[in-house]
Amino acid sequence: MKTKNTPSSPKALVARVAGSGNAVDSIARPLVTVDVAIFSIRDDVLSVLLVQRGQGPDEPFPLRWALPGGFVDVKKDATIEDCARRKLADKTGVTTPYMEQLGSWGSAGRDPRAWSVTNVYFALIASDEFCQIDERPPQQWFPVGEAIPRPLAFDHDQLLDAALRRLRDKVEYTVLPASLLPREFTLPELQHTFEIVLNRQLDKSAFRTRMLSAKVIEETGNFRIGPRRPALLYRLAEDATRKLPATFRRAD
Amino acid sequence: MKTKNTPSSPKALVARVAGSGNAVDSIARPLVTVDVAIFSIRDDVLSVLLVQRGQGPDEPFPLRWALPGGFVDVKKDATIEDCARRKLADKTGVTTPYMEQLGSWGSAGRDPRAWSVTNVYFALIASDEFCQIDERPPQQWFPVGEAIPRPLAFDHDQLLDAALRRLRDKVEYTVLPASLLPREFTLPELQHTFEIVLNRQLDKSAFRTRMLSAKVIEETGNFRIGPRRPALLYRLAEDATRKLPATFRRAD
DNA sequence: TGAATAGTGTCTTTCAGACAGTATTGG
DNA sequence: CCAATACTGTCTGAAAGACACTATTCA
Repeated sequence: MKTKNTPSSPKALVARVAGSGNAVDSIARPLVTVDVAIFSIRDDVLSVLLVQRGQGPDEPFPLRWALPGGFVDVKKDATIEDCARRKLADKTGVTTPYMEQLGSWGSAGRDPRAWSVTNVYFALIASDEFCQIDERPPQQWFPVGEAIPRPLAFDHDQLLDAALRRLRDKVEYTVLPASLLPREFTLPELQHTFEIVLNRQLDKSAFRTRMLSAKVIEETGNFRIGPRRPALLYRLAEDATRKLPATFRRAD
Repeated sequence: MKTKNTPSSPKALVARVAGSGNAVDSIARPLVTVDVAIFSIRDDVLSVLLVQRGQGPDEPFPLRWALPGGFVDVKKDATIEDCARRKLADKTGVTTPYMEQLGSWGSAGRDPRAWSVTNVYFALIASDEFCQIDERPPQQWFPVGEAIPRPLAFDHDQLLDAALRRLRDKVEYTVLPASLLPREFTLPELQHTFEIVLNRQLDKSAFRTRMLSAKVIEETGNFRIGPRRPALLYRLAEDATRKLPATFRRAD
């Protein structure tokens, strides 16, 4: 585990001085970062928030677009999840969205500056909240699909693809898309959100039965008043992470 | 993103000297490790491989049991997955088991020595291969459940629980348990493995239909010869990661 | 009252589970 | 033939999808 440098070699010596003198200080440490794939629905299209990188002298991937993220700050952040929430709040001002970890990617080559590991999170924010989000450069929403300005910086093409796969997977057996809506929503709105993410039409009756029997949402008692018949408003239930009773029946 | 240390502060200065002088070198880096939750079936019980920690002067959690793992070696390892495979091969000699990433855990407090991030992998190895695995101390298989010598070192209780949850989740909709068997196996053997992991009996007929219609396994044409009627041998199909057509029907 | 959207009832199809049946081996 | 295990056929009940139906609002 320890490097082969003897204590008298310059590198090991310096590394020792830098820390408290324990064995762990003689080990070369990778860079540790966090990146966040933030999705929302914008103009009825699933979109992701990207940030354009600067073009300083030491800047890798100048002017390329990337998922928002940055180095873990061992002074500020208690956990990597805190770090992800900090990045998210910095970019969007939203502090309590749906967020889960996607995984970590680490290799010698993914960052030209050094061996680095990134811890990737996946966030959904309500479409009524992104309106308040600054979109002035270098930050911008991109509809997923052809519009993504690939190639992204680092290995972010790969990270974004993994995030999309996770979202589309989980739509099949969870109420995840509800987190793309305001806290209160109608069943037709929820169905519409599912249809956008799944990219196919769903049957109204089957959808309602499925959602209500799973008890993942509950009535608020309020109504959405519109130009036509008002619709009951629902919110996510306590245990909204519960799996739905079955997947949407697959086509043959 | 950069630390608040001025270039003249001792710590920043030393850190600069240690590296190439780029901006990234002035950032305090967390420790980066990899841990692997290795499962196998031993005497018809799902078991996990644990390693007992030493008791040197700087050793955290002396004599506690832990998931096998260790520091990423930026010289040896091209990726964190390579690192996990290296740890796995070191411990078991098995080089091509089922392996997937579970996620990463990072916080200020999880390692008393420093802010650290661990990248956790999840491995299944065939029960005919673990026989060849050294079990002399400090390495030992433990049946999951009461027999686990908790509390484990670091936050490994939490990591192990997450690994078990992942396994039990995926049993519901993938052929994962086939990776706990030799490369060729019979359908009754596969069913038995599912039953061990799920901890409940399954119906033979439904199980067979489910596995065969999903095309996740294929006949080898060979038979397992035993004391009674021979059974057809199967192997995992090319696309064995495909989801099964439905979950086992849940109880009411 | 009509248009539009919200929500329900009912029939059909599909498929997992129960369980009894048949098949194939060694002794 | 018997015991034991491998494998199959048939029925049933549960639930998803199709789709027509009713309900409630505004104009």
